[in-house]
Amino acid sequence: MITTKIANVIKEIGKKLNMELENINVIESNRKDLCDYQFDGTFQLAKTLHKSPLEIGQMLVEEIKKHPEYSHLFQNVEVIPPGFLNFTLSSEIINEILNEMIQNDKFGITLPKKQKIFMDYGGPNIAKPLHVGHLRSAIVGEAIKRMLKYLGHDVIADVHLGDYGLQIGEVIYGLKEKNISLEDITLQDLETIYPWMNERIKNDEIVKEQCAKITKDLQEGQEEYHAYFEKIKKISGDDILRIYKYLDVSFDLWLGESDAYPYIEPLTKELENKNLLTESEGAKVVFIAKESDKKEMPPLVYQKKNKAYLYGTTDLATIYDRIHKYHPDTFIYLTDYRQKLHFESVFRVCEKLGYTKDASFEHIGFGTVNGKDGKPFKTREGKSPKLDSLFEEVKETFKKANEKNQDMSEKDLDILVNAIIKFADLQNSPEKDYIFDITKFSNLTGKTGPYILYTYLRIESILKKESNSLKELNQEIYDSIDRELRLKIIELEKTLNYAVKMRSPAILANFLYELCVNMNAFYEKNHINNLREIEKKENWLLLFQLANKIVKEMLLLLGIYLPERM
RNA sequence: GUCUUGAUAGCUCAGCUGGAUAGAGCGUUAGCCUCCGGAGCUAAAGGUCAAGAGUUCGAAUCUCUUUCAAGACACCA
Repeated sequence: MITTKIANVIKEIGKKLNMELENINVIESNRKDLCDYQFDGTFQLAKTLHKSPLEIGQMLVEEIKKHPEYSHLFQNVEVIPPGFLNFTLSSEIINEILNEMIQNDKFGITLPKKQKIFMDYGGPNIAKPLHVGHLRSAIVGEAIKRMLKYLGHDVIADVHLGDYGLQIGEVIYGLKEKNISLEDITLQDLETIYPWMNERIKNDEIVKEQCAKITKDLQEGQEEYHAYFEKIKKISGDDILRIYKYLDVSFDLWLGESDAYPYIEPLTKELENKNLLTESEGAKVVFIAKESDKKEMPPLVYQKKNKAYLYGTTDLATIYDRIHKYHPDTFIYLTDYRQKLHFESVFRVCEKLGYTKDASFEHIGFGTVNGKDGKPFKTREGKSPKLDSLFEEVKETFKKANEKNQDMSEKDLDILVNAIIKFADLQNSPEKDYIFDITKFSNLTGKTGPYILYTYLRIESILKKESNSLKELNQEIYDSIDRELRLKIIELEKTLNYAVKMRSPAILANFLYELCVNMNAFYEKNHINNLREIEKKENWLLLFQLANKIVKEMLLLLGIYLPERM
């Protein structure tokens, strides 16, 4: 990376001048009119060296200019009061980096040490159909998975269906009360029964107890309930699968809470052997409070008074299974942030079990998708928009936006719908709530999916008109827009690494948008196809080939594909 | 009550591992089609970064206090 290269030069100089430079942080300039990269360490050094930052900067610059690599790396290095060190890159080094990106797989990005990562996202509840609230976990999770895989990690994704908790007991109770026989259950029934039952058990303790009993009996293998459970899982699962397929969200494991059941027994033994299970108020719990805690930390309830198990139990049993079967280095969970405390509890039990010695556990909590009033959609009121209608509406909006869109193939339209929804979603920080507004997804201009796709297609159409045999860029940069584009491209590695580190596809999405802005500005000002200067033309074509390849591969990481035409 | 998040342009949001002049999109205003696809491009207007204090050479970013909002707090998930 170029920042590392600059940092290394500074480090060498620092040693030579006996300056104590630790953690040299070279950053992208925030004054692009002055330089490309900057180093602000002179301010920290001022104290220990008893010199002004400006003086220190001058000393550094003087030595940097003597460095054997100087003219190779830089066009200019200067210090500007009160002591900023400003670096302007040479065309030579910029093109050297670009050539490496052109010639190497994955743009020559240095891959990190390979990790085995277990990802748990999606997490749909089989008692109810998917709605807009489920969009984020699927989209963000899928993008994180793809980014991790791109960097060479071994990722195992599990959908982890919510399929064995009280909600199933509720639905079975409701189905039986309404005399809906096993064969006749429809998706429609599930859609209405869950919200209805949920509302009932709030006010009716007796019904709630009966639902809990059904849940417990189901967990213990009662045959009739199990048949219901299988049927519900099939109906709901098919629908979930259909939606995920549309969004191109996929999982290596299609398991759920119920699949963790066989591991509860060995896990219980392990907990008992380590003296971690305690009887409390009739339930079996694991105490997890620490002396250092500032807040109250309730114990994790492992088994209810009525002997039924809870989601903490199944989560732990799932971890037990994964640890023994796959030995992952990292566990990543994506859920609603309201489950933060739950996962903290689960991870604390893991710590007590000694699991955290070999694996790290991360919980990424994302915000709620709210209605226009800023309040979460309530599933039990059945009011949250269904994903199907969202897809349909976005598609209609897009078709209406332009006459030629009506001739687009169904496949391309679906690609567009995906691009619009995903890009709109990925722009927001995952951990914040956001207001769901269909008009947000109707916007097709500006910072949107279609803008990115449009840019790509326009560049493609320029590239298609020419044949280019050039394999390597020369050392020239032809104008300022050209230079900006090249500088943006070389930021890819840093950006992707940062996005993965922060588990934030939004960072990548934003980079992609900025790259497209640069590309747009470029082809608006510089025409390529009718260019007479052959060398310039070939270099620009090669540059655009690289840029478009980046757009294509990075879009893929976000789960966005490219249409034939639009 | 305790704890956790959050508050940035009219709207929706970036920026938060401290740096120079606060960034987009939408909306508003003014330009740009003899030339590779105008879902585009070039500009302008729009900000006491909730308020106050502190740390620092330097704070939207770190710390504390206050206000407002959302959320969690053992047998739901």
